[in-house]
Amino acid sequence: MQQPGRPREFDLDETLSKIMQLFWEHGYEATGLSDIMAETGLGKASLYSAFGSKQSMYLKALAHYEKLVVDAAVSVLRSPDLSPLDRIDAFLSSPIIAVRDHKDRLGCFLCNAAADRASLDEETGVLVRRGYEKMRTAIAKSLAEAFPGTHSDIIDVRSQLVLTVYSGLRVMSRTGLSHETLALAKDEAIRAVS
Amino acid sequence: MQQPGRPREFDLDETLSKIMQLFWEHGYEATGLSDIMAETGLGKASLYSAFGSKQSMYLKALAHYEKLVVDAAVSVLRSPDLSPLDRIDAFLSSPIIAVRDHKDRLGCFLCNAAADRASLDEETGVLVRRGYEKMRTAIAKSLAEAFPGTHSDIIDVRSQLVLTVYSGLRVMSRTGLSHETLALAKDEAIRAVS
DNA sequence: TCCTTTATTGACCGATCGGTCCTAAATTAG
DNA sequence: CTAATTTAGGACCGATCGGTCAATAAAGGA
Repeated sequence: MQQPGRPREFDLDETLSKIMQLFWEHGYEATGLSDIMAETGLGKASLYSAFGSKQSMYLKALAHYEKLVVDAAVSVLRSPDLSPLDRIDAFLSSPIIAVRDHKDRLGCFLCNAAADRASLDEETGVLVRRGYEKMRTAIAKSLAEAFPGTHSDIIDVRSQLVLTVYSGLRVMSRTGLSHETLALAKDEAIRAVS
Repeated sequence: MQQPGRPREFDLDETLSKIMQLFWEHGYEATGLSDIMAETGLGKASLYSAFGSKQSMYLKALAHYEKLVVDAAVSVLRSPDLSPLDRIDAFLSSPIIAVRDHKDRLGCFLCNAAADRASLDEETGVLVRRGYEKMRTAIAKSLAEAFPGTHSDIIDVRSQLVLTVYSGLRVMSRTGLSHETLALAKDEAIRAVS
């Protein structure tokens, strides 16, 4: 079942991934349409007809991040093969492994967006908060499973702490801290909630 | 003893504070010369003759932040009136108090710079790392005093964790989290290093 | 007083910004 | 086939960007 008219010659999701990468690495203002055109190989009008505006590209890229990265983190936190605490360890380790293996110091797109856009654009703020809340809920479930019987208020506070440490690790990774140092801080954090 | 020539009609430090505020709140790219002119009330050429370039204004603003905010945080961590742990509590509380009292959700300029510029500009990275290291060293001293006899490796790791939590709290404050939630996470972090 | 030095002002610069529009090409429905 | 619809490519738009320059003003030293 195809619409009438000339078919689109590029893949929307693939293109969105490239746009996401650019905004993630360089932020909103520092990423120009020219960069997006160069990276995707598409013309300006194609991008605008597909995504609407730069602002809309950014929001769609952020939503794409939520689907790809946040949901992946959440599924790590639900991995049935690991103990609850190991799941949290794996969750906190992912940004560190990214640094170690790929010299990937992008940080967290949500954190970057919070620093970059959340004070200027309310829609961005909504997406950022939703992404964070997704992760926090998943952390809380793991903690509740790890320490059955613990009061849910305590679980909420500890999950917030884990999320805060996650954000902090992501930020620190952008400053050039070594993955060994990050890993030590992470281990200490795990010990803290145990 | 004054230089020959027409005297400058504005105060350099005062102006730098205003510039710092703008970059801190909106980031590098989103802050235009026009914003800076409007905020300071100065002409473009005056700004350029005083600071050199936008890039240089940003770096000087970051250095100014280090002098004003980082050094203030460090002196809180050395306050003789508080116990070592209370000093760390006060250090972690300052961004939360800012949220509570002034609805100040600027976050940490160093964190923002890391998310914003550190991957693009090496000089920014150097300043960011120096600022963080200043704070970490001060944290480590308080911890060493709070827990005498503890191996210095442990102190280093814990101070890194405290710094990571600080960064995380600053980021979370920009997402709009309530100061109560932030304070609970902070208390839990304090408990963690105790 | 006049010369030198520096600061201020506002006009001005080319480049780039995000965004639009028009034409040609590619597809489906009839 | 034609008509309708949608995309692709690129010229084009006004606005704004960071940055410079020349003219003027204000100070000190001689």
